[in-house]
Amino acid sequence: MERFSNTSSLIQPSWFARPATEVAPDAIGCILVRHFPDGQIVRGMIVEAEAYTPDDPACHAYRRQTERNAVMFGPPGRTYVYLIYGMYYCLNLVTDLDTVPSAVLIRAVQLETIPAWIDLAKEKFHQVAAGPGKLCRALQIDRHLNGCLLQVGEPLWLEHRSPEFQQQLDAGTVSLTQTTRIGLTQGVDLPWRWYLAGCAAVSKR
DNA sequence: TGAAGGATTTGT
DNA sequence: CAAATCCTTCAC
Repeated sequence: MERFSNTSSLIQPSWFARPATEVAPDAIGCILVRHFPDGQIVRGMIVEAEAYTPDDPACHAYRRQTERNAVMFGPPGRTYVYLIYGMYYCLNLVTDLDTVPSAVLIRAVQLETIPAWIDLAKEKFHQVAAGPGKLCRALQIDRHLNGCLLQVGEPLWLEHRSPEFQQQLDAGTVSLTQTTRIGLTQGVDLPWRWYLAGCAAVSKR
């Protein structure tokens, strides 16, 4: 375990036990860690996220519990991964208390290193994980990772913002922008999307 | 059991 | 702006 992450930087399940609208902005700047079976690790900073809550018509759990959204109804600190448009996966972090179905959609990350399977000739490096479908493709996240515990040694976990990033936020050197969410047909006016202002790795549209 | 449509991305 | 592509949900 020690070789993956020091204990102070790992984000614990209790950190997710808040409304998604609180977790989403706090997730910006945190590090998403992808851990592969062969031991390889790919890290990226979260630069864009959206919140989905129980009384939100755009939330997959808005109507009722189903086989697909079941993990959202469980305890916080797990992944919710689903297939969209038959060809892309989206990664969510399950938030809020047990039985309160809500999640944070990770829309973009800025990779620290580019995995070997990415063809950089086809795309600028900062765009590789700019978009919810693209980041899952880049980090090889699919339905097998649905319901995973976000814990060291598992396929995915999160680490807190670096002290340097937090200082930049506090000093106003960097800032977050809050806007409406993207690609929805319901709940279009809720301003529950946050991203790192001026970041080239944020998704388009 | 079938049809409609989606928290996307890409190319025309 | 439409295609790609398939799973989930809801209606019958």
